[in-house]
Amino acid sequence: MPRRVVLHVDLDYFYAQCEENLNPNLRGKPVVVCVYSGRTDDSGVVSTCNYEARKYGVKAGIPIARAKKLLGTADASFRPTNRPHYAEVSDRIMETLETFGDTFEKVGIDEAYLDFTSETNGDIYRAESIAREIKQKVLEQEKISCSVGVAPNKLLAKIGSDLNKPNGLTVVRPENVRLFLGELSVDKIPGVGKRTEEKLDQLKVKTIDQLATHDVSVLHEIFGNTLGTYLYRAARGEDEEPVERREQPTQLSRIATLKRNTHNISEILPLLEDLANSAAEKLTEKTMTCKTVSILAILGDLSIHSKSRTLDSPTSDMSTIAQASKDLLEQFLQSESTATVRRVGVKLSGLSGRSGQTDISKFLR
DNA sequence: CCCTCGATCAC
DNA sequence: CCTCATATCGAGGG
Repeated sequence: MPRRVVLHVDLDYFYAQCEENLNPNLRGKPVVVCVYSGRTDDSGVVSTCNYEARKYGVKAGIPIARAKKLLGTADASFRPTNRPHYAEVSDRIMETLETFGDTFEKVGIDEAYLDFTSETNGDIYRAESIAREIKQKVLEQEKISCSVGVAPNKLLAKIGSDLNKPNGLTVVRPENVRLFLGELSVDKIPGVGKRTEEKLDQLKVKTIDQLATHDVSVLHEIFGNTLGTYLYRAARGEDEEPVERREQPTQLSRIATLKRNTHNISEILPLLEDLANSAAEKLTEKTMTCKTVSILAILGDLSIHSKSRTLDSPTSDMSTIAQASKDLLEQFLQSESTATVRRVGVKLSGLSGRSGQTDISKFLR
């Protein structure tokens, strides 16, 4: 049985790189791709930016207004997201990636795992040269650079691809795992975000080496069984998760920002209905049904609330979904009489394919 | 075992 | 000042 060889491919600053390709004279200057919320001219956040913009401290998630301040007088370009375009580019790249490796797993618009175990018979150096081939092919085909991690499992491949960005290639050999992980900060572990990092910090755990010294029962106590076990194993570079083709998503959601905060249902309803209709339309496109309808409300204080209802029978019917959304919003506003709503969303979950149409993949995309 | 809801992550 | 979308976990109730 050869040792597993897994690749993780991460497309570099993907949205901003797509924008550079659409408009080559943007290259060399800061490019900031923004999600505008429509409240005021500059309201919204940065989705992605290129590395020129990062030099100024701009990064994903910060308010657009702050990015503008950081960039000062620099000749920067602020562009709205053009998701459909990025999805097209992504689809073509994913098609190419899929031709390499035995198993392919797309994770979001700009990431994928590939299993190379049988291709390489467990030889990680062969995998490394295939990784170079992949990088070159994607660059030639779509003018998109990417960063790749090659490792004995998904966890290490993902940490690896993140380590030398952009245009990186990181190979983690099984005998080097300790050395590779040791000094890294715990937040390099996928799944360790702000909250988990804070808790670890309280335990005086900053590096993966330090995490590895804690016994699993302590981690269970603090993080619960699942996350505790995950952290314990991750600190040792252990991960058995298979590279598996992803099936259809099991939920689908739409969210938007209101022009102004309000508790008045008639001010929210038109937007909510649009969201419900758009979500239902997408559901129908995919020839799927949903079992549960939820609404999401983000209030003036940015607290997040949800209400959900499981339907008597799965549906894709637009008016059923819209009505359920409306009922849930009414319920919510009654339960929270002082709430002022900033953003609303609709989520459809418990998705499944309609009977008699098990294989719909060839009609999609 | 199912439902509802909040929390977390990461895009 | 603070977007959008997906997945997963755990608690609490039934």
